[in-house]
Amino acid sequence: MPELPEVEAARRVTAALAVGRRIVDVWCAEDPIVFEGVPRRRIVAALRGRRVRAVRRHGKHFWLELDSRPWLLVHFGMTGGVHVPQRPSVRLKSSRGAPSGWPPRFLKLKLTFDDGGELAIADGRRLGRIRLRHDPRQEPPLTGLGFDAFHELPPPARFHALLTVRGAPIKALLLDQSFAAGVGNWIADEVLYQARIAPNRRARTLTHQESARLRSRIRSVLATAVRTRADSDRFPRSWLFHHRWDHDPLARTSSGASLRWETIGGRTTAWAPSLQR
DNA sequence: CTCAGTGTTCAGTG
DNA sequence: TCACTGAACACTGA
Repeated sequence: MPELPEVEAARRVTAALAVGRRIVDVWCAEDPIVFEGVPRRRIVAALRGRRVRAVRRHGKHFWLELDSRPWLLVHFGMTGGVHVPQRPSVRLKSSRGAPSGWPPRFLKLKLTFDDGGELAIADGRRLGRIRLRHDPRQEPPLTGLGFDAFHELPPPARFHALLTVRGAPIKALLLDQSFAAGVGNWIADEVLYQARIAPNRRARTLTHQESARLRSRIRSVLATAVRTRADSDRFPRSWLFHHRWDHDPLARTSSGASLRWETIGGRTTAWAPSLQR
């Protein structure tokens, strides 16, 4: 379930395992979609023998800073994730119930480090991308991204100004990665629910009060989701999150509001019309 | 068998 | 040209 919190959790797992270590072995799938046509030998050549200096994230992308370039840039798409042997780590909601074996199903890349540690990246539906970049922050696709929704949330006045020059429904704007990088479908719904703003409101109609509320909810939802390592069982029971998945027409939020599902911004949107204006 | 899906891209529209 | 919309992408699993 790779929105910003899941990618941050993956970043931390990767960093704990890899930073300071040397990559001694690489297994790479032959997959022209996920690797965008880059032959496996070039991936292997870029990684084998390198030492990992750091693991960084912006929005839903993360990358390994190596002791020589190019570096490894990863995006999980809808179903990608990192896996480590044995202990369950960052897992996808779509893999609920399925035992995560080792090596994981749909394996795309596996790194072995000089201390014996192993890290796998898998992606069942192949909408993820694994790329080599000389300087990720200075090249596409990162150059097309807006502020990181967790680390770079603009101050209230600036946030309001950014919102109110846009005519799209606020839900669609929140999903736009060139506006705020890292917000995905459930987080957009969650922050709008908590801020009591209807998802179909045009961004430019938001008042200062509403944009301030929205901003603070983006901050708090992301902080909580990151703190729990994106473990949704530990999200507060008051969150819309726990009610949005089964499209039960009788579903009620913790405050008793009934829910509605409709397509806004091209995605299924769950919201509470009686609470969100 | 059908269809939704936590994401991004791109063609088409106004 | 710009902002925005919706289909397409690829595949699994319900």
